[in-house]
Amino acid sequence: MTLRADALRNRERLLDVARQELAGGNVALQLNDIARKAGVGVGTVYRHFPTPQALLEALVGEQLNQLVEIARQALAMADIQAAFTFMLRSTFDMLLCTDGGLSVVMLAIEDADCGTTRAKDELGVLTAELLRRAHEAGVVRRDLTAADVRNLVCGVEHAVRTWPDGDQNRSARYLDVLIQGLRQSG
Amino acid sequence: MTLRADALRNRERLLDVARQELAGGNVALQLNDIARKAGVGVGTVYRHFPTPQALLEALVGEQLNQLVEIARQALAMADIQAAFTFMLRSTFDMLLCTDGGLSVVMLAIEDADCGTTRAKDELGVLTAELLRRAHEAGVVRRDLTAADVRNLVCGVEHAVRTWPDGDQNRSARYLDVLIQGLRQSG
Amino acid sequence: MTLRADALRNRERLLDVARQELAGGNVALQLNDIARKAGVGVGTVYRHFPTPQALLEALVGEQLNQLVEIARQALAMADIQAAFTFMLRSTFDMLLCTDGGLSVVMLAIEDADCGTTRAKDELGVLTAELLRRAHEAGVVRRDLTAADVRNLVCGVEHAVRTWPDGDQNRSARYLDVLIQGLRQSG
Amino acid sequence: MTLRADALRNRERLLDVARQELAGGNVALQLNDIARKAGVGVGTVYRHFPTPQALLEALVGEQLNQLVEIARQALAMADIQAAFTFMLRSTFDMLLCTDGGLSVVMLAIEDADCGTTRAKDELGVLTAELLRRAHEAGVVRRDLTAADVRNLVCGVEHAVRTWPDGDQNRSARYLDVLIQGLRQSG
DNA sequence: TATGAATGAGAATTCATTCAT
DNA sequence: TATGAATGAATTCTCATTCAT
Repeated sequence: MTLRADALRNRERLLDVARQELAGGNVALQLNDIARKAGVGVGTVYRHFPTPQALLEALVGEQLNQLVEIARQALAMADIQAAFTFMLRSTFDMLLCTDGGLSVVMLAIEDADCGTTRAKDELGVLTAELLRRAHEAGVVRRDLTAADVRNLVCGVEHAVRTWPDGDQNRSARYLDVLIQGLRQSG
Repeated sequence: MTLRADALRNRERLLDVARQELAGGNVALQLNDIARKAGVGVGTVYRHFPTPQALLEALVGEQLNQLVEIARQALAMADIQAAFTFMLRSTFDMLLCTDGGLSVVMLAIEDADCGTTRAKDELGVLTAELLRRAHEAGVVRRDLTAADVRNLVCGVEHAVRTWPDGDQNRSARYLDVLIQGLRQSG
Repeated sequence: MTLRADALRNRERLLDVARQELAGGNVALQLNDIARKAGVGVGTVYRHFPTPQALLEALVGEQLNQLVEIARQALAMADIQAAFTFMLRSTFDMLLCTDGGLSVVMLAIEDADCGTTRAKDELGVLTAELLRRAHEAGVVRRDLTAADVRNLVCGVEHAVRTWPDGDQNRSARYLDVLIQGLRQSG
Repeated sequence: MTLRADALRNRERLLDVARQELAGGNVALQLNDIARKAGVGVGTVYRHFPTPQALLEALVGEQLNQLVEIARQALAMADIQAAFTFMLRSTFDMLLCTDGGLSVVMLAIEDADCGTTRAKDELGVLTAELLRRAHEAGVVRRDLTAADVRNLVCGVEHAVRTWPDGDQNRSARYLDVLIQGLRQSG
């Protein structure tokens, strides 16, 4: 079902404001606050997003779906090493560009929207398959599951985000550390 | 200044309760809540710990000081590789056994207690020196600062803590990944 | 003015849902809620029934008119004792079968629809006449007005409704108590 | 445990305001509203009375206990007819002087305070005993339980309260109707 | 005429902090 | 020094009503 023009406009505005909040370092989105900043009534926010979690998921749903797509592309690549790295880097970039929002959603036990659950599940399955091939090819440590990889990449993103400084290459270096750490040794 | 016997007893009880809160996954300590659970008045809590941050620092101050001591020991070790790993592992263990409390303190920009600031500064200096030697010896990536190492170990601890499962070896594996990732490649 | 077929259908559906609400013990009808449950837009509800009171009156208007008719029949009866009891019992049954809705309307100071006011007025006049004859015949206490009788029967119905249990004869017993209580003593 | 002087003062003021609300016909007490009218912070209200129901029970607890005491006195009376009437009249007066508050508490399925439950239970037991004797003596209809009597007296009080007019004898007349109605006929 | 999105007042509730006792 | 009552700002959430489509 398509939204009414003004409803859509409001929805977009709310997402914009929420994104700014996230960018400002505020992961705990407050619906009232967002309503005020977006210049709409509180009720409007609650109609669109019943809970902060729902808003967060709407905010990063796009990125989550892109990750699923990226996982599919990775699985289609011939070079499994390159594929795995591609997947990792893409995930890392997504996590960073959503200012921690995607990280919260990916690590949440419960989801507000079942579409989110579906995407997360699919991402998990695809990643597991990618990991299986990587294990077979001997390019990634065998003692790690798909969940481990997800946790670690979120952890490293956390490391980048908690200490914001001007160093532009820092995130790249941190990702490098992770990539090297995941490699099958010996 | 020494505390009166009952004041000391209260202080200890408060710290106990706060520790339990942390262990229960609640990093955002609520002073009122803690007062109630400790069976003391709110005023008493505020007298001892003016802010949640102060309580947190009191809670992990001991561990922070131990880390400083450990850093000193590490600097006294002949094998720099072993020393660095020893430092890293100790930090990681401390972070885990304080249920994220130490992590919050180590990453905080502002400290409540100047003793905390002093300890953190000293830890920074000692770690930097350790890192300098590690760089010289070529056992740790050259593009990382002491702050980077601290962030990364906190990030990996974050990865362990956000997805609690029964796997007992998980934290060991994650630390392994970090250690391998920090190694000077080539 | 006759309603369009679909408008009529909507109206009926709304009344049905409202009746279910009442039956469920919810006398405070919420127009939004009813719209949702009826599967129509809120605006539609407001068009048909500007206020909850209007909806309530529409819901029990039929019963109210029946009571007027019953009062007329009672006045046509020869045996005034039987007539009064007939009237009382009919009222009581109507109150019960509308789950308190009719009671609210009968006791309301202000009416939403002037048809309701007219019916209530007429009912009052007819009851007063019935009561006058009953007083003359010495079968009902002389110190009671038509309003008193109405209040008391509503009160007894309230007694039945507030404590719902399985006892099927309870309402009959309560009505008996009322009838006996209204009788001219001595 | 005794309350602090100011706490007690606040508590009394809150009860006063709540009583005025009831007297004004507002049985649905709103804690925020009461706080404002009493000139205290909202938190103070919530500390004293966690829910509107708790406030209501505090408001009429005294009367409820008096009813228990009255029931005991009634049981000590020799003339069971007089005793029953005394009990009924006392209950009715209490219901009226609490402006419907006591009625709500007496008919509530769930209580906020277990003291209320205890008092209600005891009142039920004592009334049942009183009723048993009245049945034996043949002065009250045999087909009524203690719960029935309570419901009916609440119902009649409802009849008095829903249609407030200047007639001072009305409540006395309504009570008379009830008393006569409850009498064992034949 | 029907729809349902938007509104926003306001009710309910929490909680960090202060301060009287 | 300890207590815990009081505060009231802030937040969450609901819902009756209006109005754009």
